[in-house]
Amino acid sequence: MRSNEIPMVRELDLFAEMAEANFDDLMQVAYLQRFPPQVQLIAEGDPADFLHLVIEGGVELFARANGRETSVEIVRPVSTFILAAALEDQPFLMSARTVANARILMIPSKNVRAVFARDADFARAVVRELSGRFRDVVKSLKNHKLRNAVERLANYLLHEESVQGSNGTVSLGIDKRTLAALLGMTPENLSRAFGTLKPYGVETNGRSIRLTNIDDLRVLAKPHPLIDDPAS
Amino acid sequence: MRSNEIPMVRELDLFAEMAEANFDDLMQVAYLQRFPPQVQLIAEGDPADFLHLVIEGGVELFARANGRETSVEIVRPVSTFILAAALEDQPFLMSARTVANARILMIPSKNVRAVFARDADFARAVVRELSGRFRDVVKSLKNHKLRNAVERLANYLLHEESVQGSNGTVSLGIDKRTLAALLGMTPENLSRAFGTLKPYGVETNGRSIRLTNIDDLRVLAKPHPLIDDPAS
DNA sequence: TCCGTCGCTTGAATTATGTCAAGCAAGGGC
DNA sequence: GCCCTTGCTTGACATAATTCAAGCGACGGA
Repeated sequence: MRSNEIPMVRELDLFAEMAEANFDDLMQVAYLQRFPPQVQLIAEGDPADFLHLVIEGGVELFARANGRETSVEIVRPVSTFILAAALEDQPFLMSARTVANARILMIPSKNVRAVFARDADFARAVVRELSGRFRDVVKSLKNHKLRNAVERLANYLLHEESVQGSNGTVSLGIDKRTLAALLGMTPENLSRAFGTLKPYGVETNGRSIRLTNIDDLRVLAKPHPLIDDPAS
Repeated sequence: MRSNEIPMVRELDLFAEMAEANFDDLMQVAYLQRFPPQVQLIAEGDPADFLHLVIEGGVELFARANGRETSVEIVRPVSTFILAAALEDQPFLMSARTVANARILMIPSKNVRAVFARDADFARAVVRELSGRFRDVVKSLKNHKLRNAVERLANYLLHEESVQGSNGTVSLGIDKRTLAALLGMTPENLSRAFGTLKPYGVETNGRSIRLTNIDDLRVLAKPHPLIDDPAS
């Protein structure tokens, strides 16, 4: 790992408060790997031997059943994934693949558990992280059960626009096929949903989107703090 | 709380390993309340001042948006709910109402957090519980994104049959309207889904269901360990 | 440059699901 | 016993979403 990247990891909520010695322990057994796009890192059902952190690029968490496939989440730098499985030494519920050139930091699960046991600050942070992730999934479930496809797309765009600097543009960091899976619909239906949103000022140009009428879009989307706000 | 019930709470995974003194502390500030059916205990958005435990009866966690309403989970004795919100002092993401005569134990969140800070065994158990809940919600999300309504119902019935003793019968502990919300469909659609499953040996009689052809039902449902197994 | 691939879009048809309205059976209150 | 409410079912229809097939445009390799 490059020397300027250790501080980035250290600044993560999960690691910021822990004792220096324990952090160093984790970093010493961790190793960093580089992957091209579309490489599958883990498969659902595999044992969770490592806690993963996305340092650069992005990772798609997805799952298969019945011959169907869906995306659950896109993990962006710098953050962790599959913390729950790693802590409990259980099989992954989701597969993971890179969505771009990516660098992934892997920390053996047993070391994470060991530090958890002896560092109360880290334990506190683990609970904070886990609770946050739990709440994220609950929000996603509500999103899917309470909204139709067009509403999910509209809210996704509003959310991204806000995260990406509120300048009226959104850059999808993923292809539309993946976005469709993330939003729980087919690629064809995503195309049509974009068409439906055109009168609400949604202009698409490949992976970059312009929102020229956010007020109207918001009226249609009806964003809800307990589904869309990252903080709550 | 009746004297024979404290041990039941003590035996919960969440409390089993902690120091006696800390458990006693929690029980002393806890209080037990009795509620009739269909009483709303908490509303989404409210601050999470108490950790709740279902001692008797059942609690439905549900959420509203856009004028729609959906169920997320039915919590049965003896287990906790809204642990994540209570630990992080955040607003509830879901509302809760009783589905039967119920007795609920409420422990002030700040006491839970205090004991978490000083009892490592309890902290460990909290993480185990949180991880388990996280995985449950991920499974539910996969269930909804990868299956259609009939498949969700079929898998629900198979799962309940197995939990309830594998004797070919299922007793829905909730009305069909609530079951429909839990499975993410309308009551009308649930009725039709039961109709669709009739050729697969699903006989309904009010709230009690008989499964007379579990093999065929399983072929249709295609249960998946990483969605349906409680253990994994 | 040409040609193929790939990602995306579009159209037409089908299926899944929701909505609205009516009906029916069981149970409680009177 | 009667009536009303409640929970559920059924039918007819409307909307949402998927599927299958074709087409389009950008890009890269030969």
